[in-house]
Amino acid sequence: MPAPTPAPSASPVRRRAGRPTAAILDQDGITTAALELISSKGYDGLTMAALARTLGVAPSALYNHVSSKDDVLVLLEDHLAAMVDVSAFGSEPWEEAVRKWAWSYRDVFSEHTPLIPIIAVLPVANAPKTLAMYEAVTAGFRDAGFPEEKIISAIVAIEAFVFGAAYDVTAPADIFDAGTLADQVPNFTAAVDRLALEQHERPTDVAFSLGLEALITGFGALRG
Amino acid sequence: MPAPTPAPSASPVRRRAGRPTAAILDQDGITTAALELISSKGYDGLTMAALARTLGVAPSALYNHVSSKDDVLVLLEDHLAAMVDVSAFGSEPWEEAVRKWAWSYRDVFSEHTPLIPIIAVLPVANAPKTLAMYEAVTAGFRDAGFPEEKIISAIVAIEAFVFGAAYDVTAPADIFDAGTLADQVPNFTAAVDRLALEQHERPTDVAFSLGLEALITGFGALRG
DNA sequence: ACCTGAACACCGTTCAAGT
DNA sequence: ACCTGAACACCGTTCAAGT
Repeated sequence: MPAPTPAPSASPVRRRAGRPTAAILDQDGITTAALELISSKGYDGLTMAALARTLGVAPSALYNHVSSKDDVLVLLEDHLAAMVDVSAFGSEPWEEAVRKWAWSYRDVFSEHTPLIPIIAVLPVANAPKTLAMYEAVTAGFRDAGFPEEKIISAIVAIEAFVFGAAYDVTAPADIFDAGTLADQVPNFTAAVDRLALEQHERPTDVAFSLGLEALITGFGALRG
Repeated sequence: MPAPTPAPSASPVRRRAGRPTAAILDQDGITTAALELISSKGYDGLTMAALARTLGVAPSALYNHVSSKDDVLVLLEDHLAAMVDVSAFGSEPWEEAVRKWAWSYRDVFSEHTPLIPIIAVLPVANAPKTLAMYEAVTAGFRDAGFPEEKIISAIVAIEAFVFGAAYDVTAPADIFDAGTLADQVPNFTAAVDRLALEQHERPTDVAFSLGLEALITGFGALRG
């Protein structure tokens, strides 16, 4: 497929072919373009070259605004963190607030699992919106009577569960089909069959709910 | 650094420079060579070219034994699954068996986090040793009186927590240092400070223990 | 059946040269 | 200050040719 024909007059100041969203060559514009690219071509399509093409510049131009592709991923992660719903902290009971936060967090990142290795080890100082999410959640835990020295540990544990569950959402439906090996693993096969039989919701949602409710109950007991 | 000088006579049948482990060009040999490479150079050093060099063959020769690099990662994952300790199921109380399994699982994969995106969505039919692990765990849950239709969901939930926690192990020590933004997130900063003050164990281990015990308690209540 | 060597279609990143 | 164009040092993978 040939490259799209350039706009009639390609001024060096204003670029792009005149489509809905305005794209400016700064960190916000790069983030917007990256999200656009991911939603149309997936993370495999997110290359520095494709990003530059979306923005109408040469690949090397990107390096005036980000220092690496990893830097782009950090911008994306922080953008997504701002979309996680923490609004129930302070307005609803702690249990319900944690529930909404965790489901929202999982749903946002299940569409962006390639960012999980990034966020899981990213210093919060590099991600202000992520930090703002932590602040809201921490305040919610404290106001609910949580002992201060356990708050971070509890958040880290819930986050670990959320990240793992985000991957699980993307698993194929037949992930537990043992195929020709089925008769060698009778207990497993029987349990998988029973799950399929008695389940109405998505298996990944049932597992997430089961684990999350256990964490909420267990952690809730720590409150003063 | 120059490439290592080739062995005196490079026969097409026997290769390698005469080091401890014997490397044969089949799936087991590829797995062994990959593990060797990872432990010396990390996952960045695990390239098809480096793997071939370790085995003394041309990169293209690898494709007679695996169909892709992802295939190599699957072999690695399955090899590691066999190292996870499930021996306590059947010999110790359910709680203790789950505890040992989960800690072992986390410890094994915390050194191999690049495999987590693979295992999380890998059909079990392609990973016999992973399947064997599931069989042992499922049998342990069933024998402990777990309702059969909830066993897979519980295992999936614990696994999600384990995978997320494996990433957390690799996080830098200063991940929660808000730096110049600290005064904008007072609750978070206070909680981080309190954690650092009152904590003796590794923070990642405290969080893992806290979450795991909540899951064990919560799931234990489901048993008949 | 399995290996080699060359080639292909990409990557992310750098940097001198321009404006 | 910021962009272009060319180049670099890689990737994983394919495939005709050999044995």
